[in-house]
Amino acid sequence: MGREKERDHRMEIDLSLKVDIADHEEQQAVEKEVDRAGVQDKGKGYHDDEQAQAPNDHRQDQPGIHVRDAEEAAEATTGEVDDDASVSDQVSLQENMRTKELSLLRMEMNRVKEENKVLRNVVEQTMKDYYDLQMKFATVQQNNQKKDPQIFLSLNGNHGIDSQEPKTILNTPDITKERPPSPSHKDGLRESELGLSLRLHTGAEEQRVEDKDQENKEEVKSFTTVQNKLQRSTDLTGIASHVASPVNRKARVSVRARCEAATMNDGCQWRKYGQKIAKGNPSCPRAYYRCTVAPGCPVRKQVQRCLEDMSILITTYEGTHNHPLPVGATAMASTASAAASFMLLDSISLPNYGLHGSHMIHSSDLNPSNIRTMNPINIDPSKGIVLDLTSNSYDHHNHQYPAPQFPMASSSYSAARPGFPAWMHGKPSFHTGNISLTNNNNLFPIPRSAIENKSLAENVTAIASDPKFRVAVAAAITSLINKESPNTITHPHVGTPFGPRDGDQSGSSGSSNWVLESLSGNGKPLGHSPS
DNA sequence: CGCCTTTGACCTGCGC
DNA sequence: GCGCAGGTCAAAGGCG
Repeated sequence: MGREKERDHRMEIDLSLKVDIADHEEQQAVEKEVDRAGVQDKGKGYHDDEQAQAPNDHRQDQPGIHVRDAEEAAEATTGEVDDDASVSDQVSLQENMRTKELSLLRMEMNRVKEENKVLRNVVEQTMKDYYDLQMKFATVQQNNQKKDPQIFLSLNGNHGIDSQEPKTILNTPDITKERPPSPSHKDGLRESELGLSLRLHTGAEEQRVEDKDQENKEEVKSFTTVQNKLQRSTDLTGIASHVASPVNRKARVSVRARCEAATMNDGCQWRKYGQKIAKGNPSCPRAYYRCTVAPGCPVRKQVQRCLEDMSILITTYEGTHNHPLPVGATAMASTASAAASFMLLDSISLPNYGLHGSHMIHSSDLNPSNIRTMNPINIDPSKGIVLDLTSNSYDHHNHQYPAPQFPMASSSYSAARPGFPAWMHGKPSFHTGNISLTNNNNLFPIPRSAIENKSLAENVTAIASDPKFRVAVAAAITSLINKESPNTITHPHVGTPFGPRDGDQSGSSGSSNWVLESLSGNGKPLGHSPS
């Protein structure tokens, strides 16, 4: 009897590998046969019900058992039958086996059904999460744009969410009017923003499951509140103000470039308005520049040499351009926009919506399965994520830099190589170093050995292959497209710190503090000084 | 002459 | 509240 049970188990396992869900006709035929054979098996103690009650215990996937099972069945058959076994015994044994096979088939069917149900739930949950992300992204965009009613209206039109709710659009100017210009009215501002976020959310609710909306509202509320804490105050004069609003100033993207020149050419025109000797780096004063492409552009940038490596120029951009940018700056803006979105999306995906002034990114985070697992604890607004496009490839032994990397180029050069940021354009034989994400100069490397000597296109492809980065880029592109929509109300360009257009608003999220790090060419004059 | 850089003073936020 | 550091302003001077 013990031998028979063992055999049953093996048969069960074997049969589980043969399940074919799709064949309903066969299933029906099987069920008929099972019913018929069940009567015959009663006398031998093989009850289908018993089999059906404990299918999971033996349903381990064990490939190869099929062969053993067949052999054992044959062995059993020959053993039992032997020379003087009757043909009828063989037939009954075969029928018995067949019966079990069929019953197991049915059990496996049920199991697969349950699995399908579970998978369906997972997919539904994923879709809900996706919608949550979209809504939060839109909320952040609104938070960044609402300082200018026109921008807000434009956003509504673009996203087609609130456009279904004329009341929301009409109410927007009132909200901004009610907003006290003084930074001291933080609470009022926060309430207004909260209201906006809720309305936005309501617009999206129509496409979503009702029972999840309350929960999502709470999430957006908390997220918006956190955002507002960062933004603190909003300049109602918006873009027209010469002084960058706190909102804009919170949007920071830095570029680390190996550069001999005073500044790197990013395609914009800058005017130096101040210089300060930074604490802890007296030998490298920090220079302050203001964008002069258009009067009143709030974008500022800080330029400072890296303390550890004086050849590295750290350029930190703050604010959003209110004007179209030259080609080179446009390309760079796209990259920065994608980077900002990259982080923003991730930050939104976090359960507690922590502020992400900086972000630890671990190598495991590139795994799509870890898309929601980035550590929100490592928050330091003074530091930032570094999108490192090179390795720290300075050869300390030879005191030199390896192959050409990213010579800074003029706008005209970048125009000759469309599709690449100006600061990535260089000599015809340009190479790249590593491409990696770093936090506060702590490289999160795509191993240099894996990338070295590869072309820029390959490295870009490597980055682009990351699902999260792709999502971010998609968001940025979508945002850009939306802004270019004919329905868009013309308004000053507001976007990423590099935003040629108002592209991706996430760059001004207030929580973004990116450092886009690249290493420029070795020793080649890098662009122009602010002129 | 206009635009730019330089540079000291002033403002502001933050930590103690 | 005070001091420090970062950030900004604006006058002065330089340069094309």
